[in-house]
Amino acid sequence: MIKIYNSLSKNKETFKPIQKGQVNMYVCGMTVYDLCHIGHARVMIIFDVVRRWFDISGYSVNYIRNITDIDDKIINRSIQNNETIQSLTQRYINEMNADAKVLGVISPSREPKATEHIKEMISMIQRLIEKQHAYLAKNGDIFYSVRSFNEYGKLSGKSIEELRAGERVDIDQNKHDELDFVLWKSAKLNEPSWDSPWGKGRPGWHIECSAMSSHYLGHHFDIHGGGQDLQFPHHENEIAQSEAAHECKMANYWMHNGFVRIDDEKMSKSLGNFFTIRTVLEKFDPEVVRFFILRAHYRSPLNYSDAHLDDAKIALQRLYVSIRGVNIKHSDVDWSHPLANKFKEAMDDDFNTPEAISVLFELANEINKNKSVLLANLLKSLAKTIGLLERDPETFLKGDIKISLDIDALISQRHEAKANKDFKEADRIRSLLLENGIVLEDTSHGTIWRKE
RNA sequence: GGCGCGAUAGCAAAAUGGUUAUGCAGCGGCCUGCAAAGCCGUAGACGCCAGUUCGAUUCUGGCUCGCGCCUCCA
Repeated sequence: MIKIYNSLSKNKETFKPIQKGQVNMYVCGMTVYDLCHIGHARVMIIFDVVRRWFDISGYSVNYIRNITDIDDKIINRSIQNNETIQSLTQRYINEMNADAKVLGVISPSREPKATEHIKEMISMIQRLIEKQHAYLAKNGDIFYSVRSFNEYGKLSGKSIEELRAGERVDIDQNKHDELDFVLWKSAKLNEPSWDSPWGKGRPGWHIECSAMSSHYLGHHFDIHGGGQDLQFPHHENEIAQSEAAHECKMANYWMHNGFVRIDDEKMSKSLGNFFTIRTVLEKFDPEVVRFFILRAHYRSPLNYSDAHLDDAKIALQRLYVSIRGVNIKHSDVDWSHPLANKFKEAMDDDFNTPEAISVLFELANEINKNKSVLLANLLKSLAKTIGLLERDPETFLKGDIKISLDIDALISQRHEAKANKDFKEADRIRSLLLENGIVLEDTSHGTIWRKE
């Protein structure tokens, strides 16, 4: 039994699929006008783990993560770059996929683009107009009438009376009500546009997710996820659109992951305090990044710093060291083992990866004591369920280190020096290697090395 | 101004109404020529004040501090 903290009810609930054995999940993905940062990595990795865990738990998972490829920021960036929107967005989609891949993120079932679903958006907007949840304003924009949906605010816990629209951003005078939000923007000069019953224009931000989720998953589906910053207004507006148009509940469970922070402040594009995945990967192994992210619970804030990544790196090394040299066969998890069960209980409890990872360390400790192949297999197979320890330990521990020294030759020189009791020379060689980032370990089977 | 979240040992981070989280760092051993890795042992914690309870880090209330949302944002 999997339990999920549902943002809608603010409670942990037992997951019950709409269709037996099936999970339909929609996650809000990226707006593709720049490289992804660590906050984006967190979303991708967390929902990757969620989908993996449902998969392992015997569900068939249909996982949709959209791509927003039309919006103000994209238009502005394309003008700034003197680059077509098509070329800009495709470039960043490629970059995003490259980042996802090295981070061990399995591709979603589908990654639909907003621009490929304009038709669905238009028909949904038409429906909202017919049902009098939306109206055509005098400037040609279509707005959603927030007060027409009496459950507005149920996700974010906000009440219409308490919202302070216009406090910091000027209110569009075309709106009938200051809380209304745009569904369709009439075309402006030199902006991309599509034909619609209301003339040329382009969609507002929120409508794409309502249109695409219902197109791929139906009006009513199991899980809708995304970053905490999307809870309001984006997800609240999605609910308003979808539920008003379809007259049924949109999603049963809403999952929101916490922010990545820098010095206790939210990492965000607008604050400019973000690190791109690309930058971080210059210094750290992608699996270290993944491990770092999964070592905190997905709903907690996660402070980013190099020191924390270093810490994660050392911890992950410990796991790899424990299975190094053990003859590992690829095997399925033996769920009858008590530690496997402990791992499962942690994961079933709202995807508690920190607790699950602590079980991996318990296993590592046992393996270090008795070199049990059985337990090494268990460790590796359990870690694999959350996308960790999938590489050969040697590959991870040695890395793609580039030095001009002949490591093996130096090791045998040192071996000879040791045999001659020339410890000064032996230590000189060891220091030389260490200066180059190579750590030696003398084992009963000879000397092995790893990168620092 | 409204709404919400959080405060755990030197750092990071979970669980839990009474019993070892876990990783790093520390201390003492073992191993080693010395290290490294590993093993064993050990110390160290639940922001403050009340209340409920036989017993609270865990539940309730208040306070303090931090963060987030109310605006584009994962």
